[in-house]
Amino acid sequence: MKKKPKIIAVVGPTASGKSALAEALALRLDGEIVSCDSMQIYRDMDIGTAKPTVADRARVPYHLLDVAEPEADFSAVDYQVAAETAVQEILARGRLPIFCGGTGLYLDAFLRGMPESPGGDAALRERLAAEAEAYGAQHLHDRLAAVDSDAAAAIPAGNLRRVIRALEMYELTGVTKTEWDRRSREQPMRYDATVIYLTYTDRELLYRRIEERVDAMLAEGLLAETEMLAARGVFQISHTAAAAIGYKELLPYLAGDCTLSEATESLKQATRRYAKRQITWFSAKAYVTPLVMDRDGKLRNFEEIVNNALEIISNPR
RNA sequence: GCCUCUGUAGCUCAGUUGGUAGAGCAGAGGACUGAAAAUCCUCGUGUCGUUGGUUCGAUUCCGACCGGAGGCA
Repeated sequence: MKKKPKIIAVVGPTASGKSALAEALALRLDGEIVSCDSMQIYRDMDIGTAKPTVADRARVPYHLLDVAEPEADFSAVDYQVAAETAVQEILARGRLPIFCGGTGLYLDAFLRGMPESPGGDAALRERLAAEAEAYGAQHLHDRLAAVDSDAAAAIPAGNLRRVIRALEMYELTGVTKTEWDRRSREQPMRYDATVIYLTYTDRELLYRRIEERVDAMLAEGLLAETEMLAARGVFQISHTAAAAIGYKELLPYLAGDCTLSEATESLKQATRRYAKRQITWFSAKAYVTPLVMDRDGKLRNFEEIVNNALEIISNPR
């Protein structure tokens, strides 16, 4: 049996320090960085997504930044396909792919692959949403229960989006979501991945870093970036880019409906909540190796963290 | 100074015709397989301002006091 190619991934909540660590690892291990971030995918969304700068990209090659226009929609499978290509190119150069980002679903999609299940069908989704609107979310959930009781049991009726997705999969293929998931789970992992998960023992410290980052983004011109994207109509056209934290919270201020400090506070709050969801996601993953970033309420020495990461890489579990 | 209203969960407030109380927001925990920075689920004991009185029993009624808001010559 052929040996699986080795890859590294650095994951964790926003503002946990992924980028700096990934860069340090890339420099020491002759690596190239593959962004694993659902929003850095988009061109012209730079400040709000904390995208690596031109200077960053001059030090280490980056992939999967700026690969879509903000007006376009992008999905986990689009990511999987693009990441696969990037990784093959990096491996062909004899270098090490280092994933870096906080979009857990995208990393899962890449590691696992989900090639055959049906793609999203906008018209069908709209039809199903209209049905829920007319007859209630429970009605749609009942319909799902009739064809795929396992999925219905796992998805609350209130989670319309996932109820719709499950129905969509069945209506498009005649095969239930439960069955699609089972097939997907059977796929062998295609890579020998070491996934380093950055954690904080002191949640307050992470939250403080988040707040500092938000303030820095505003100082760098986040408002102007938001105005530019709004003028392009991005927030009306796109489903995915419009969901980015950082822009939608500033729109009420730009419309004159709240003060800048209120908008800033809601932006910080949204980011904290997002970080918590990322923590929940990664904490539940069996494939991660945690790396603690702080001690006594302070960030640990960076060299020490890099050395820990190198140890994890050379002695994978 | 007098009168009226008001003081209940971190915040904004309901409520108990007297049997020690519950929503929204905030916060916390969790789920997640083609929108994921999305979407969703679960979690509410707090000297009911303080202190006397009435009562079997008071956060609820009465008095005083202390905050807060408004009004009056």
